[in-house]
Amino acid sequence: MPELPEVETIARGLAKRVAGDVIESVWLGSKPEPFKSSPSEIAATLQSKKISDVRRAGKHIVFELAFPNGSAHQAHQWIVHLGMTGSLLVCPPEGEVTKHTHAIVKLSSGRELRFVDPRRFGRLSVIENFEAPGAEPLAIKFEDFARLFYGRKTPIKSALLNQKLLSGVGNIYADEALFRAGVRPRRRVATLNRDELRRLHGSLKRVLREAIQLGGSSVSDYVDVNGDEGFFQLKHRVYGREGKPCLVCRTPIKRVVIAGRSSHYCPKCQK
DNA sequence: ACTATGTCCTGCGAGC
DNA sequence: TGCTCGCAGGACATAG
Repeated sequence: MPELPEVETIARGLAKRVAGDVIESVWLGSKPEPFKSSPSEIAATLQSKKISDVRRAGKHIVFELAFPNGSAHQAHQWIVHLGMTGSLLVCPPEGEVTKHTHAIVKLSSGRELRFVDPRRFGRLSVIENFEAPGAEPLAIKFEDFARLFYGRKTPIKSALLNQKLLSGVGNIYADEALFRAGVRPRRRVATLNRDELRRLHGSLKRVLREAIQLGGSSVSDYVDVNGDEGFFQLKHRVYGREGKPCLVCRTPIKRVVIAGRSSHYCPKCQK
């Protein structure tokens, strides 16, 4: 499931491969539409625009669009959210169009950008000035991080997943950051002391940076723009390891459900 | 203003 | 072997 490191990997791959390219035509398929903006608005906005840059904002991929005639002002952004199983692939046009392909963007270089999403939780939209709702986890300073959680009663796991607080953290990296910080996922936010918050702030950044370096975690269907898998799943210490021995103390890893999400932790290492 | 829970969607794997 | 069933979860709606 694409979270911040996977989306970052995809955005970097796209920036490398399609930045500077011009959109020649747009095909949008599917009956119940996985689109936040109307298909006609998306197609009209993308048509004949140059992709000047591709970047990540939270879990969103942001395509910066420009007028190919060199007009200085920005001409909207194309926003792609991959949901759980969405992928953006750069394909040669003769490549077979697989099941669950919901959008095909033809580029003037001859390549195609395809949005494929079996579970259809992904969303496409166009907007003028996109801003992710929450703070950027890799940039946030400790004092701002601590302030996000001030006075909240919800479990820390839920707070980490709340995109209005932090933009980009999902189930895997929330569990991994909490393990590295030695904090149990069920702990109520307001009960975390300053030292615990400091450890969490640091471990979250470290785990996200390390995952980006390894190209993200390939569990479920995640692949990058070239169809390659990431390697951070090999570094998971708790996620998906229920019943297996903790890599630090050998205690079996526990799994509980918090906010409808499976949450993994070591009952000895995490307090 | 928060917090908690249900819903969407499809593929896959466990279990019989 | 072949079937059914339940689970996976990001974001949003709705209820409390």
